[in-house]
Amino acid sequence: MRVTIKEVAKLANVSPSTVSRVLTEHPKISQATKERVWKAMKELDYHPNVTARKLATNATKTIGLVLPNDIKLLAENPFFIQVLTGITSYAQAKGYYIMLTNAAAEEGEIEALNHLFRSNLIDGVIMTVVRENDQCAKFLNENNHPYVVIGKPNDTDNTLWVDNDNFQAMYEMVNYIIRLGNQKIAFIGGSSALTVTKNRRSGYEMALTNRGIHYDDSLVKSVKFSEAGGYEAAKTLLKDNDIDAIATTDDLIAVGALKAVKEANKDIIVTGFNNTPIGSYQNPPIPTVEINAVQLGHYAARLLIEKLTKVESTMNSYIVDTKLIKKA
Amino acid sequence: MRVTIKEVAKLANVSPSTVSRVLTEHPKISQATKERVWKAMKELDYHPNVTARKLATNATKTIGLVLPNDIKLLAENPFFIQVLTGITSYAQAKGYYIMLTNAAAEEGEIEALNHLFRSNLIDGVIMTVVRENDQCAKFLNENNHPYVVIGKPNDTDNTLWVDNDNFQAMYEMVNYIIRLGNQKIAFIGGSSALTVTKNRRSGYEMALTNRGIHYDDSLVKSVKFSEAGGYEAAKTLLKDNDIDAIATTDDLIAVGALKAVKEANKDIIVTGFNNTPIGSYQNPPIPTVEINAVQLGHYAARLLIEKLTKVESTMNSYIVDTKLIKKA
DNA sequence: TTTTATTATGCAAACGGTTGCAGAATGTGC
DNA sequence: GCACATTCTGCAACCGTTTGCATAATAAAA
Repeated sequence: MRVTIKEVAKLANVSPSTVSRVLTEHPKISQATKERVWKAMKELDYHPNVTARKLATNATKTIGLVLPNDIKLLAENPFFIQVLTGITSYAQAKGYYIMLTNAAAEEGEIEALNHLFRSNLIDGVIMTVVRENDQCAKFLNENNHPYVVIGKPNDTDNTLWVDNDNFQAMYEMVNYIIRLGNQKIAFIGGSSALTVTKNRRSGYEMALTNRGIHYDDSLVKSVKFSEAGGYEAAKTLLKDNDIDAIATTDDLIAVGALKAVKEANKDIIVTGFNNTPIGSYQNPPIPTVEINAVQLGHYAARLLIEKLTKVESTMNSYIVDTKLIKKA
Repeated sequence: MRVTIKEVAKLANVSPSTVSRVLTEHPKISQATKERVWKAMKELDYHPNVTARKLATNATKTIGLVLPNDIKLLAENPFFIQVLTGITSYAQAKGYYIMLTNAAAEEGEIEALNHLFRSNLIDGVIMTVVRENDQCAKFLNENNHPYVVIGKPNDTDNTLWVDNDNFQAMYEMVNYIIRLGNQKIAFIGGSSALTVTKNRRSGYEMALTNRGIHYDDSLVKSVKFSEAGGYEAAKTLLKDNDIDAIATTDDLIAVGALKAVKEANKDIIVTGFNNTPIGSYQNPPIPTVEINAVQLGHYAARLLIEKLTKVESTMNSYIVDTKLIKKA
């Protein structure tokens, strides 16, 4: 049989409401009563029924988490599990719970979100993937559901977000490549619909421009996020151009590109992003960018919880620093 | 304002209890009433308040998931996110929710579990890691909390579990090594406290014995689950013995061992386990075992949900097949 | 038509907390 | 000793469902 607030009340010789007030740290409960109640709670090993509390307060203290449906993406990229760990540990420390969903498709995602909110299962949600013109974000906005996205959205008004400094990271990487004596630098990015790709491409362009190097659109490729994508794009680039280096937006793409470079028997530097295990086993090693995904998760949870608890926070975004890993 | 069962009842001209019964598919509600209620629900876009339902039914329809606290382990191993995906998709399809926790340490884990159960947050839990003599399992047993473990426990009585066929997989792998013409085969496993290591070692031993090869304890090493662990163990093995092959319990360990082999300038076959991305980028390629982690998650969720819904299932475990990946 | 069995619905009490309001208990000033 | 402010606690309603029991409505039997 469950121990309820009533048992505790009886043992401590107070009313249930008093026990509840001790629980919620109501200011005007006398020290003596508090101690009596605490003692009773300990004696009975009382744990409040969170479900009942949720119903009474109309706050679930739960954060929803939507994982992308693409299992390969998830499995090959430590990013998600790191973000997830960051979120969970922060949220837990603040007394929030995490509810997990994975969606079948984008429409499925909206449906899932709608269900979670409308059924009173979550107070807010953290989205791990943003698309250009994201329907989910639109849905959340329209229905006034609190959310945080990981990855800077195009429209930053009224949106809470956290991100790496993608622009800056790629800017530094390309600068590094230039300092090594390279001029004709190609760029292979993932889907150009993703904001993350756009930002990294901008960093690439800015680095070139600032060093007086002409930006050439034909050196910029947008591919499927995979090894094969990198391989094909690099092959094309190598055939038509006499390039010195290839900057990519992910280690996986870089691995593919490096394969093409080796096959072409060229000695061209290829750089990656995200400092993945796969990347670090390449030969020659792939310079890359280390991102702090755990930190991203932390800040995402923090922004959301601050919003939910109406703490006035002037912040509506966090940018997490990256680190250039030169290897070699 | 939330739409509640009362609004629906009013609009459909029935009592709240009838609406509830339509919702829970009570057998004796007339077709006509059902349809009137459905129409009203649709018209008001009604979503039942799951929290209230939880309170009334005393069932949370929620499964807890405890992730190991070691973030490196999590990030380097696609295993966990795959299991997690498998669990989530199955559970979702069955109308169950997933609540995530990560624990600071083993004691922290017990505390976390206790809280989740005692606070009525979850109905059951899936453990992704089993230790020899696991305190968590003990706790769950003693308190009669439903759970499923991933990885075969030593004491299989009264325990629900799913696992790869680790014994069989290693048995086949070692057989494969022998067929390639090797006789003196070493074994490097992770912590010998883990059941998974024990099972794989047994498969190794059985394969040798069945082929009439003497089992030599000095060729069996137990190391920390890491590249460095594999490297050190292989170094020792190579120095003292004239071995033909090394079978390991994980690609990560295999990668380390392979490094030592190359440094020693030997041509010795090294095999891994788990078919990780890292492993597949080695040269020479590492034969490995592909495990179906998503499937493991599926079955884990299934066992737990069957237990929770008291479906009589003669099954109290599932063994998921593995696949030998020979490479080369 | 009346009685009886059957089916469909409503009433009201749970589930275990929270919280506005009222009032008891205590302390302060005269 | 009394009026008054202040601090603390209890009463009871409420959060949105489910469900045992009673009863109304309908059908079947007499």
